[in-house]
Amino acid sequence: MLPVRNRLRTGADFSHTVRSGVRQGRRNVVLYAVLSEDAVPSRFGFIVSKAVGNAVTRNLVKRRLREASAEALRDRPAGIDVVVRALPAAASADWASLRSDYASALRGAMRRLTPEPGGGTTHDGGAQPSGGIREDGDGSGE
RNA sequence: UGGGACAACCAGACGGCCGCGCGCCACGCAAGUGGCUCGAGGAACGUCCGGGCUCCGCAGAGCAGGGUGGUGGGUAACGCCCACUCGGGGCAACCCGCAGGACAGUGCCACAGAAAGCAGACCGCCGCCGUGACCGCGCCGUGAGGCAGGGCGCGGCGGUAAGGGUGAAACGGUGGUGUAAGAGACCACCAGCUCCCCGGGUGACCGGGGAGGCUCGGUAAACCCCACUCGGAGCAAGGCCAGACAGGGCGCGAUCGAGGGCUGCUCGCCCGAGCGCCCGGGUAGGCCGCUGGAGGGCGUCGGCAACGGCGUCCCGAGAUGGAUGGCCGUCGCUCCCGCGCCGGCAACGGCGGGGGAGAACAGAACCCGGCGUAUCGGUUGUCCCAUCCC
RNA sequence: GCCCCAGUAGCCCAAUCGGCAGAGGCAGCGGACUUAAAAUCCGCAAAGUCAGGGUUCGAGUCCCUGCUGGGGCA
Repeated sequence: MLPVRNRLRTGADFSHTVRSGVRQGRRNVVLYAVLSEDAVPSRFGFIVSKAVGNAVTRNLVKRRLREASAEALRDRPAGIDVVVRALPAAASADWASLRSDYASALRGAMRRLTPEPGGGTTHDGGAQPSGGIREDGDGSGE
């Protein structure tokens, strides 16, 4: 359901995606995504900690996330790296809600990675951390 | 019919769409594409034991240390399993037991109690002596009184352990003889110990008979003693390939030997020119080991059994951010709530059909054999007890 | 994979060689002092020792099994 070439394999790939990627949180999952080369196949990785449950439920959660990633792979066969962290609520979630959480988190991440569909401004380095908040911390006088 | 005991087995079935991993085949220069086979468990779990395998120079002796603990067998081995013995529980089927030694030694037994372990004696009981007051039915005396006697109190000496609130446990139990009072001092029965003989059993032990002294506390999951047994580390073992980097300081050393191999100590044997600490720097890849084995099914023979021999058939996982799945449909199982029909006075039972809910514990990571623990339920077999009918 | 340690009041922690079943501190409650509070002083309550089983007359302590948490090495 997810071939080996579409999986994140090394710790370096994981830490790069989690640290420099955009983040989208939902009830069941937290999704990190980063743009990669257009020619390289898209890759997915999962983080399911012991807080989710025992080995059986962790495996079930990982399989469902892989299935959802396989659906996402049809839309984007190349160009992104995604890491999905499962939250403890994912252990008791059913398949429909887990899939909708995954899909909406991925849509939100893709909106932030591709700035304007018609804008045409192609500044590189997607996923700049949002520096705008730091700007206006100075004016509050009162 | 109801209740119970034990053993073995299963862990929903079938189908559809889309997928994943190892291997094989075909095509392709290659990336890859297509097809086929196989693809989690009874506990895969916990890691409480035992082995295989690999390395440490195949590992020696003593001490220390650890483990086991009825007997016999099974096994590669075990702390596991089977059978038997003993003890305990149950009417029974059956179940439970870390089941050697307390005359090898040491320690402990709080509180209570006279006394907690080897015998002794606080109270008590009994005898004798002394003494104090009292009684005075005997004798002497006219009488006062004296003598003998009696019980009581006190003191001393001695006998005894039958009785004594206690306590988990009190120096055999019951009855009798006996005695100044008592006591296995003696007698009968019973419980228990040691020794001997006979019979059965490989053995633990069992059955029968006799003798002795008359009785000896518990605790070894307290130290300990006895018997048997144990080298260390673990697939991140171990090996190969590729790749990266940058050294410096201090200390001890080179047959006067640092440091190692053997968990600890001593001896012994061996390797031996580097080793230890600190600061700084680099790596986190691939391949082998890696799945065919104390393997499983069936049959037969030996054995009470665990198990073993032989024959025949079969191949049933090998991931590495970690495959073995996601979704749907039908049928079956369990429970609950209505409906209809039949039997019955009724409780209720049977059949048909509808709706809803549930389906556990849990995921291989070098591989096996056990143990322990978790688990919604279901199937089959054997046996025991009670009741009813023939 | 291998090994070790711990679990006692709400919290932190004592308890000799097994012996009346459990000390202390912080926090809590009540009282005193104060106009009131803080500090101080006095008093009270709060546990049955992680769970189950065993040895023993008797277990927080000894033994076995399990649970939870923490740590170390490769």
